[in-house]
Amino acid sequence: MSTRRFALVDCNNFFCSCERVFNPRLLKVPIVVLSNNDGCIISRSQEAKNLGIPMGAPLHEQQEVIQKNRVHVLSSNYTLYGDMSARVMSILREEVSSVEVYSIDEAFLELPEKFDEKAASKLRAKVLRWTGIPVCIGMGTTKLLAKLSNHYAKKNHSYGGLFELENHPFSNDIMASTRTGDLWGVGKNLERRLQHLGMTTVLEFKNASPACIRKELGVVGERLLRELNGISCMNLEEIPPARKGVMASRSFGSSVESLEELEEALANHVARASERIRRFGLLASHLQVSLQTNRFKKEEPQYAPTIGHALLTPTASTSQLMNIARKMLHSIYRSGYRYKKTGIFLGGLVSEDSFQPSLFDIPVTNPRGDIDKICDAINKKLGDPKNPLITRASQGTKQSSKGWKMRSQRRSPRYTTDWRELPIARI
DNA sequence: TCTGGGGTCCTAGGACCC
DNA sequence: TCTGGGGTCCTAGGACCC
Repeated sequence: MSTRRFALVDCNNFFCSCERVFNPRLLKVPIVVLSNNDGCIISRSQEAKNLGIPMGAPLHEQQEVIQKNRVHVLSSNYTLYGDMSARVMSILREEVSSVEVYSIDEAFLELPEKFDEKAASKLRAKVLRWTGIPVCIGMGTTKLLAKLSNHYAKKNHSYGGLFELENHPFSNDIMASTRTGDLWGVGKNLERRLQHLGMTTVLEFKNASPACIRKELGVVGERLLRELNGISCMNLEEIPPARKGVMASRSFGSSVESLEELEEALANHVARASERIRRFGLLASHLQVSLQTNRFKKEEPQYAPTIGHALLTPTASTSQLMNIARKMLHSIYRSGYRYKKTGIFLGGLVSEDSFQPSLFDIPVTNPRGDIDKICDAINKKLGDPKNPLITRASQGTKQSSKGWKMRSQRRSPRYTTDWRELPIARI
């Protein structure tokens, strides 16, 4: 049997690259893209990285370097990024039959035998030419090694965006100069525990005894070790496994104290979450409502309750879920706190075609279910995902909203998904 | 003033059963 | 005085990811 080979294709600075495709003024200058609520920096162009702006940093901590270097700051535009991602993925599928979409900007491929460096280089060029998005490709006999190779392809520009660690004559030297924390699946905690065992570099970890790692770090550690040694333990997941739960939450633009405003914000989250499960043909059998004060404001009293509720009969009805969620919110709400966030989690998801009805259910068709489906269809056709045309009164109106709506002050147009925001070419 | 959101997997521990 | 052991299922919380 021939050895399997994987590739990890990763879009470079994905959100920034998407912005640049439609706005050439952003080329060759430092740019950053912000998280929801314009809070943290979640994507940086190479020029911004070179300025030392760290990933995940709060925007307000970087104001000085941003102003001094005239860094362009953009709010996130997930509608655009989602569409660009779909374009990249469809090109990958044209070239390779086994594709696992791992995240919005990454995909694992299982490579055919004849797929060499030349083929990888061609693939890169095609994605760039057809979408405007630059990608790096890492290859290896396991997913972990492909991911690690990708890490080097991104860091070392002389590799030309391609790398295969196992083929490299100095692979041991390279691994000896890489911290274990750079490995996929090794976070702060595992890195510290490895350090306690006397291993700081990837090479030291690679040469560790499987029995020792199993004992000290459990199955998670052993799997990493084996993958690092070329024993494939992770398969390609071409068909995404069924979703376990759906969450919808947002920080508020500013603090909120009144129950009415919290209700309005939560109603919007319930609307989004229930629309999502309907889209997947799922019903929820339990839900969780959470509330949170601003954990960064140590001087303010903190309160962060979560409450769960099981449903006798699973549902995806927006109004039904809104009603229950509102009662749950009432039961955990306490006045006198300044709240920063509320959210809903829909769990115990089952398919609408095959769920276990309650013993005590009266089998009636739910007329509201039809209303939801009609609203979904209208919103899909005429609204945009962030701003649906039809909403419930409990979700408030543009005028009624006060503090809870999130900030998004520097969003670029939805170039590819909204007729009204198409780019305009002038001759 | 300002500090994201949405997931998965694993483990430990309690409840419960025989 | 003496008070089992092994299994499953569920949940909460931690760790990690992008």
